[in-house]
Amino acid sequence: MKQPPGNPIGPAADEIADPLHQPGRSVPMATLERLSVYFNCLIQAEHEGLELLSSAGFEERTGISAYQVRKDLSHFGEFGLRGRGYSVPRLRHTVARILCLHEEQPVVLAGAGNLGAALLSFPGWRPYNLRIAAVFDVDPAKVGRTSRSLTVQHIDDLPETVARLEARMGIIAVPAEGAQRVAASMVGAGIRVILNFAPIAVFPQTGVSVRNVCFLSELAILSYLARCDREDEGQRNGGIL
Amino acid sequence: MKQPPGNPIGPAADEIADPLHQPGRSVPMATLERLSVYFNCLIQAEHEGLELLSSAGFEERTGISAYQVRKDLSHFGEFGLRGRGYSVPRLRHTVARILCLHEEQPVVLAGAGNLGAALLSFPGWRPYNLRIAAVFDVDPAKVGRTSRSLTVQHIDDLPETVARLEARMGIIAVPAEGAQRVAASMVGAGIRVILNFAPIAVFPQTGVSVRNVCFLSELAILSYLARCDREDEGQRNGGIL
DNA sequence: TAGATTGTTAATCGATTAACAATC
DNA sequence: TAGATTGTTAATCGATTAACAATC
Repeated sequence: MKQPPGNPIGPAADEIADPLHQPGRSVPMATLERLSVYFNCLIQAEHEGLELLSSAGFEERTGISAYQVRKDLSHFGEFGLRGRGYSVPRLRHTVARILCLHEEQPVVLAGAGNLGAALLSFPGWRPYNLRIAAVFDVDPAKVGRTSRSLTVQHIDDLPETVARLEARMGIIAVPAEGAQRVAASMVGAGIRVILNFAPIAVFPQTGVSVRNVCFLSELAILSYLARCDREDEGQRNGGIL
Repeated sequence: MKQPPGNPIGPAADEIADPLHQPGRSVPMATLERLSVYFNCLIQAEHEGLELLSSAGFEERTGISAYQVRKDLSHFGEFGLRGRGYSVPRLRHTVARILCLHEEQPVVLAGAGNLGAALLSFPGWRPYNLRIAAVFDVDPAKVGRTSRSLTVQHIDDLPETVARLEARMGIIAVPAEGAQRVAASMVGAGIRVILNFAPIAVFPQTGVSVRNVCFLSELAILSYLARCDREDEGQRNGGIL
């Protein structure tokens, strides 16, 4: 394996090399998407009390080939135990660090409608160390209401609150009309990445990443796959994540 | 261009060749995912009253390269007007047919919680011709309640209702614990494709397609991309859709 | 040790980009 | 016609699969 940059002789790193600094090349998005699948899988496995999981074990649980699993992980370092597999708790911890989920991060949420409520009440946030730290809406009927110990603030307060929280992650769960403006406001306030549920693609400034989630697009893809005249093709698991 | 299979001489197809039967090779998933982006874009453009849109225009609006747009569409036929671009209404119609969104399809929804409510109240279903035709839950407190002229049925009624509606598409919006059982029930009842929001990957039988949507995974990816030590890489729009 | 499984290099495959002839 | 833009073929690029030496 390549030496980590700098300090090529120093004390032998028998601990896992700091995975925050991936050596050399930048990581393909496909690898990153699968990494989040592995993380999910590891959370499950840890729940079950599993100590070790081999790349073949990952394949069984995720449908992603053992080759692929090993290749993906090798982007970040060597985490396996040859002849045995991967230590579930340790790899879970390592992947959390790679994904920067090892310490709590505040997330701000724009939109206090049904979707916002669904996100707030979602179980399973815990292992991700992400916490919705503020909720915003324009609707005067919603502003000021409290649920889950969060009071809905007016969207105009977003910049100030984002700055105070030093939040870097935002979720947009407002109707299409408002999305672009909310996005601009978030970016202006220092938000670096946005998860957008509004049914309109949000185009960020450079340096800001956006992922658009559109369930209607997902259904459109599935609609294609459901077409009667397709009894060929063993496409088992069409989707990622 | 390749002749469509059969009838190689017949009346010159000056109408669009039936796009339901893609010629030759099977369509890459990446192409299919982008196709749903084009569809979205066309709906928008039609809304704006745009008559023509060139592949360069698509690039501007979606971030997907003009090359890619033309290549993707060429999987299904020739829909453009050389020297002019694509007719927005006609291409919208054609893509709807490719995706099998040209006639109304019933969708069944398992889970009448916040997420279910968000899906039901989502605006923008119209152009997709998809209609949630039945809602199910296990919670006795929810069963029997009516919203948007749909009465929540007990999940045990799912098989019968799916059969009656001849539904082929299902959405799972129940907690993780229930997901696998609901999926099995859906598949047993004849559902062919499933959109799964439960935070656990559902593994289908052969012939059934599943797409798992997990917003926590999306946030995990974004968390990685937000890492302070990444001011390199001009990854503008990380996500698809 | 023998058996197992990793990490990595090489081979294959497929998708994206580029270029251009066809044609409106 | 000239200008524009498609559809498609060729070139490039990157990702997946395979194979295997390293090693626990």
